[in-house]
Amino acid sequence: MTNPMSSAEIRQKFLDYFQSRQHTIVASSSLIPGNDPTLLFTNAGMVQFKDAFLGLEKRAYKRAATSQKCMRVAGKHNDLENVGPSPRHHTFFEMLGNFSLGDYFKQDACRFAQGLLVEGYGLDPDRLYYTVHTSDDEAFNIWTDEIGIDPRRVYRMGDKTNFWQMADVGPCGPTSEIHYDWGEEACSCGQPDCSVLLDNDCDRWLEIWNLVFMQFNQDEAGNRAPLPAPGIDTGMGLERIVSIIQNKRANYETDLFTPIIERTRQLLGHTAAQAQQHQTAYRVIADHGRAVTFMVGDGVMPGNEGREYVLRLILRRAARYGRMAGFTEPFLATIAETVIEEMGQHYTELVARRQFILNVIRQEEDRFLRTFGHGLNLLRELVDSLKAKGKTQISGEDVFKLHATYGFPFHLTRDIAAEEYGFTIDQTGFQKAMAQHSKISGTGSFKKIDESTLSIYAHLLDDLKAAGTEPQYNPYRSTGRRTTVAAILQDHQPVEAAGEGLKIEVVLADTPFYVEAGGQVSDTGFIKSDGWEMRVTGAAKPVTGLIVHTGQIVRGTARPGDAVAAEVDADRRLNIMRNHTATHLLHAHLRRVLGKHVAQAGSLVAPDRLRFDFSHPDPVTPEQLQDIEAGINHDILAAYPVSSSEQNYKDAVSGGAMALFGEKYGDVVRVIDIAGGRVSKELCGGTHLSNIGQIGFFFFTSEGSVAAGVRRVEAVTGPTALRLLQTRLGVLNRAAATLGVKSLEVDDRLNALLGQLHQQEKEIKTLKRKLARVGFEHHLQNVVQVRGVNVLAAQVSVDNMDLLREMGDWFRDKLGSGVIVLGAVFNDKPGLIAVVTDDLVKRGLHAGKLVKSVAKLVGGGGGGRPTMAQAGGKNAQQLPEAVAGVAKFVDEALK
RNA sequence: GGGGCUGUAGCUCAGUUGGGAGAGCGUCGCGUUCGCAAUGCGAAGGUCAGGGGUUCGAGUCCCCUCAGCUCCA
Repeated sequence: MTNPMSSAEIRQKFLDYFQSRQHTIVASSSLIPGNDPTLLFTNAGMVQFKDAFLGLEKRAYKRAATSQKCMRVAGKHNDLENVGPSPRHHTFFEMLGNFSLGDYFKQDACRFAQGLLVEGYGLDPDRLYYTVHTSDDEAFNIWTDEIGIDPRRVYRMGDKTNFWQMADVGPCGPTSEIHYDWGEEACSCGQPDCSVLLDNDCDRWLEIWNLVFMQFNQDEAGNRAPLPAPGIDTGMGLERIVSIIQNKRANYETDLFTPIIERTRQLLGHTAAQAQQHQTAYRVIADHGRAVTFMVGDGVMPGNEGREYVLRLILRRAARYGRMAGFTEPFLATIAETVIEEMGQHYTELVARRQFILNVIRQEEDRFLRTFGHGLNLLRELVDSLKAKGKTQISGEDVFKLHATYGFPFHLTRDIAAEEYGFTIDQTGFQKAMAQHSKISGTGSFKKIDESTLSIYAHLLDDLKAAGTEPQYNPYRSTGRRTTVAAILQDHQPVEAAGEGLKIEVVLADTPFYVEAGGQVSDTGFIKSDGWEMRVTGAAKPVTGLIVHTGQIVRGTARPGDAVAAEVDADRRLNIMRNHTATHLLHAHLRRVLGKHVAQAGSLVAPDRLRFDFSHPDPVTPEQLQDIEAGINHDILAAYPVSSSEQNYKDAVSGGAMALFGEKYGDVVRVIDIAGGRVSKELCGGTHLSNIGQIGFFFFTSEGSVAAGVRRVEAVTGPTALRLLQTRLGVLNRAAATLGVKSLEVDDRLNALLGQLHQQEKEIKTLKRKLARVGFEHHLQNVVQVRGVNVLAAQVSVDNMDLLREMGDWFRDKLGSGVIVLGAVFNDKPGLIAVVTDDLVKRGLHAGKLVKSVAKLVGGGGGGRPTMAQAGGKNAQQLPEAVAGVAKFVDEALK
């Protein structure tokens, strides 16, 4: 028997098969969906074609095939807790798919699938079963009559399994699935009539390929109309087809996972039998290791919300299982290394980002180990206090608190409590607390964009296209344009006229306004016609291909069809361009000074400032910032030219242009280079200067952190930088004049003055203490006897509470036994302290009670310990009277 | 989006009905030593995250803001 194909060969064969059938091989898109804010992760091959299927985006081909990176974490089909125990559940997986964008339909889709499975991969046709939708006679006939499948192997099934729709509104259609039969011995359901038709998750049947026939368009009312150009969307899980071809019942036994599992075993020094004992942990590590490597590779950073939280959750789950299997040191970066070695050949971004990926994973695992150590301490303290009460069970609330507040997972608490302390935990109490927490915090939800509003814009675009007036977008050519009004909307509804004062949205046939993208903010300006004028305060792109200008009519009445002049605020735009080109320079110099691991993680380009987030593990030192700033200004002085060109994406990237994380690029991209590419070369859709000399100046205004491993710098350029410089020089010059030194000597002079001030403060303190000492000697004569007790009550002149307390100490030391009450006035308010020596406390005296009684006389209150107390009040004039009353209070207390 | 926790010296953290801002490590100085390690003595270093309130008095109690951690969506 020959060796079965490797997973890499199986993936390649799929792509080759469709390439030879006129499909364009398209690279996998990022795990972060570029065009769908409702989606946390790319979860199917069709995600990157969604706009094309909706007719919002034009592609250069009608047939495509991909091997797509996918993540499924939360959802009805996939609970994270299943991953590991289950042989087939994954978070990260690869989806093979072929797509027809209005080209071939059911017939070819079925033929291609059958051909690849049987002839290409050599599967036994007798093990294949098929499903079609109950209503889909066409598909049924294709399988049986045209392809020759025994009709008994083709099942008709309902909407639940064989009808697909993207959303309540939009393309939808019947599907057809191909299932694989592992054979009777694999049956787990035990039903005598076991078959695909039962749809009961029996282990005997494995769904391998889902063919979606995009046939209808469903409207708001639920009516389905045939699509003018039906399409095909198919998906076959790579992990599943590999498991069949390599004849492994668990995906983890295929060569997609065995290198990772083997590496884990080596790191742990386990025998095969030991590894088998910890099978679940091994599988969790293998699955999650892949997931975190790819997620970080696509620019996701660990955090505490959204997809960033998912990354943290998965990474920590892997670290947790790793500890259970025996790891005591961080290990996930090593696992990631193996993943990169195994998958890097096809997914080259992993290799390109290798160091970054390993750094981020190592940091996050370290962070987890810290949290973990903290949790261990808390657990130990908890157990100690429970032991003292003679208990041997930890309450559900406490377990939950460890989980929800300190991130110490339930399973760890349970295992460690049992193994190390012999404690049990109240599991039902925990689950109750957990359910309560979900209920309380689940009231918030992800913001969802309004699908129905979006469809209005989509329809508007369709109408404009149908009328042959597809809006043009070219913000690069100039900042003014003679054009016409294509549509006017008010409250997202098209209108035929809009009068003065109204806030509206305007669509133009052609626009010079830049729409916010890549961090660069939208332009502002005016739209002017003979009879009316609109102030444009923003621009947006609600759907691909449609740009709306938002603002207010300041004069006249606007109507669709009017001839207008669109004018961008050119000064503002120029400043934006300064900041954008400067951002590219900044990126290049950050990489020069800090290293090649620096990658853009976010950016804001506004008229008055620029903000740049990038991956870097440590704070940027002042020296490094100075180096970067100097390099940038040096380049600006060299006045290098900037040029832009449109290129094919692949050519641009292979030519050395930097592409960014998570950005969705079309096939044709703009490349911005500075100094002919010697300084910088980046893919960018923004607007740029023609020469970097126009930037003028570049100065950092701040450096800081936004998330673990991500730094943020802010900077200014051009006129803003000039103003900043002038303001600061002004302050410096005034300070120098005040100090009477040259501006370069200001810091030395200030240090000297501060030193002097410090010296003098100490001296004053010493002198005040000496003065108080004189007062102390004087007041020693005023000690009186009350029922045989030394009592001293006096008003002294000190100006703070500390000295007053110190005087109290002196008296106590001197008298050995006695009661001291001292009062003083500072800040126009009376302050009091009372001291009672230990032996007199036993006789019933209490400094707190005493001082409280005295303080009442000055309109205040007080308290403290039995031996030492203090008080304050409002009426300084009454202080002598209050002090005089002390002897009486002591007398009463001693009765 | 919501719940819980945390924010005190450069770092790790104590701080008890509200009444002297602390420890350990680190830094600096002096001593023992040929030098290092080690060690003894001493010193510097704090807007107690920020703002407001209650109080005679707030690190401590209440409210708001910011930041970090954590869980749920």
